[in-house]
Amino acid sequence: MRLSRLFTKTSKSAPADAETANAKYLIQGGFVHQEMAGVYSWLPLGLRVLHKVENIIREEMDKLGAQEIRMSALQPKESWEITGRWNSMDVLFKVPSQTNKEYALGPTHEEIVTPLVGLFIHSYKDLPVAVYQIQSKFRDELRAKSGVMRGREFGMKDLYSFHATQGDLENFYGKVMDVYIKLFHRCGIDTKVVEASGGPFTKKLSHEFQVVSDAGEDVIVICPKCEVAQNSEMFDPGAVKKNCPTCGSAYEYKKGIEIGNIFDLGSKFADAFKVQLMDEAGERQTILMGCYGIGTTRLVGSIVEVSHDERGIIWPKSVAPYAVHLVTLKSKDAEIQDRIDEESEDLYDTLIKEGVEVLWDDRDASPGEKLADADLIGCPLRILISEKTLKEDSVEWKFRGEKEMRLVNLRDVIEESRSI
RNA sequence: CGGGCUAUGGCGCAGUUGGUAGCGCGCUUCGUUCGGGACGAAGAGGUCGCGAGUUCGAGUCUCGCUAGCCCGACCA
Repeated sequence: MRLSRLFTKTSKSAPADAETANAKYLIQGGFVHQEMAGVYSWLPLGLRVLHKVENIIREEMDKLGAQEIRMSALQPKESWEITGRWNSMDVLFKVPSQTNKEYALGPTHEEIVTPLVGLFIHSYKDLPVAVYQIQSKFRDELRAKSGVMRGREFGMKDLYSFHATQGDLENFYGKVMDVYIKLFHRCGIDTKVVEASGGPFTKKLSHEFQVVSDAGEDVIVICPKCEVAQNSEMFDPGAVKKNCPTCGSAYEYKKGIEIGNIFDLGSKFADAFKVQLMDEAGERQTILMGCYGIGTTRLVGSIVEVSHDERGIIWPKSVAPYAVHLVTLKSKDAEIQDRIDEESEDLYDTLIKEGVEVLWDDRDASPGEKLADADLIGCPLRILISEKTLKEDSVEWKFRGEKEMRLVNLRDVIEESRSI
């Protein structure tokens, strides 16, 4: 992509009311645009990042054997009445229609997925089944905040699993836990697995995946030795423990961003929708369900929170909008300028042919502006061509997360780029 | 939903005791620049969030509303 053609622009000043790093840099860099409190449009650079995150999740879900579907965002009121959540879920957006009907705007999809899967599942032989989707969810939060972290419309992956036995469910639940840790790691994020209360939702198993960050809303309790963590909401305020019961170490209290949450739903939803199956003995059996969510847009925000400096974002390679930010600096010497143009264009074309994702700053802008934008946008590798570097028949090679730069000979650039 | 702050050009801001709106960035044109957000010159761009009220006169004062941000509560 040529930066001169990218319709979004970076901004020299961040929005005054952006306090969190994710809001500041995502907006300043032109990754997202805020439409309303808690509602964002995703622009070309931001959407590329979001797609990469989604594709990592997709790969891991597929490896788990889950099947991707896409469910409706508009949902029938009747289904929400069946589970009793039409009135009990306060964040539910209720959408009126011209015909005096009302719809729910999906904050989650149990009400859709349960009867949907039930339509096709009749025998224990059909199980287990796992389906997932990645799409927008809507929650009428009383207070949207912290940029992309808590929105009223946001991206989410949700996975639902269906099992004939508790043992099978727990086995799958454990697998998802491992996959989640791996998947977040692939996105450049370390998570703490935290035991959580399922709230009014379920009294059974529930775990959260927390990113330790001051931008977080939750307080998690971590034992530094055994790596055991709990959400502080689990603690009865009158009975806060100071030390880990297992090893005696003093607990650490840290703020965390919840980017994933998994639940053992039991038979709650299957019962509500009367989804049953025939077991080996020819008896009707209840189906057990698990659900496993990841906030995709929040995950992008979390990456920014844990990976930035005072100049901008430092994207992990796996989710960066482009792998390479190619910067061309001008020369006052016309002859040298011709060579700079030629080598830049050539390098840009060749890198693309090699399958390298390149953002080329071909603008007629000052060096300062170009370098500042490269830092703000935060692609992992900056390749710079200028009069100086061409004197050495080289380009400057600098990784966003590192201070040092080095020269790479023009004829070695392609070879070197294979290793990024 | 309670409390607080804010609302002036695309963005960031100033605007005094009320007198009819200005700066920086960005944008357009021309010229000079070119390794950490260059400079000069000439331009374009604003019903001052919305609605009432007070006043000869309101960006400025009063009331109402709306929106955004922050704290809290809430967060299947």
